Amino acid sequence: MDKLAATLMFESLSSGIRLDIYRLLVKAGPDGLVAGDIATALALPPNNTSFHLKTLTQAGLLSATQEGRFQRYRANMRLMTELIDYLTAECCTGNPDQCADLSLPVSNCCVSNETTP
Amino acid sequence: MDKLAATLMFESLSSGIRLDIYRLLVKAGPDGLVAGDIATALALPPNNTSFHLKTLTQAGLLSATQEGRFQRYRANMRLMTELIDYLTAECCTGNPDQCADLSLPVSNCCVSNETTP
DNA sequence: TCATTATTTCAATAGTTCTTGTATAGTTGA
DNA sequence: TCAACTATACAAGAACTATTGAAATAATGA
Repeated sequence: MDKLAATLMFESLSSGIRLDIYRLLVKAGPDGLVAGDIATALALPPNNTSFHLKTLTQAGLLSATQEGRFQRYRANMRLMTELIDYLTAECCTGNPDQCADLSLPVSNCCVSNETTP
Repeated sequence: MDKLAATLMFESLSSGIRLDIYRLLVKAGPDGLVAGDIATALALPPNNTSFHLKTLTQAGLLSATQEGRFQRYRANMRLMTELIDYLTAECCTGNPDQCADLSLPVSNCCVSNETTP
């Protein structure tokens, strides 16, 4: 994870529409969704949906595969974890005690399926 | 964590300069840094530094406290963990097996001080 | 008080992004 | 082959963001 890749990912997620798309695909899991279903689910015009899907894909947050005339998109969860790792790298260097109370809740994913309050 | 807050945070981190500032402050830990030190460390003009610090603070990623004529900034780590939680909420709903191999590396923070490869 | 230092604010400009409409490419099935 | 469907590409205009220089605010110390 380098700085350029990280800024690309953040820029991608800085749009409400793209954030909706990404979270929809995280929720959809490994099966992903085809472009038309995404557009329908979020009530977006197809060309605008395509625009945002392209942005997310170029940032690496989504992967796309062709299925006949459909285009299936999936969230790249692994890249997300790398981004998080990049952000928190060298956290409190030399002073682990000082931020030990953070109790990072991230690993809730796939441990509990309840949404956090 | 609502959508507006999340997009604000992502928008803040989508600039290379602001990403540098944030990571510098994560590394600095609870002591934070004053604005001038941040500008010096990143070789930025003071007014531009102020511009980006304001953006990060408005997004909630930084907190600012006055110290005489200095302004001290600190990273808000807890908000970051909330953002991550928001992103991965309902991950693979109903299919926990399918993404169980993610082995989220986030909790590296404050467990190991080594930078990840 | 007055000069100095630290930081922020404001205005102007250049560059970028988002949305919409239109057109195009590729796939499917009759 | 032809028509219908899925999805993307392109262009134009409005709206937004980043950078810079100049000025303002506020605290410190001689």
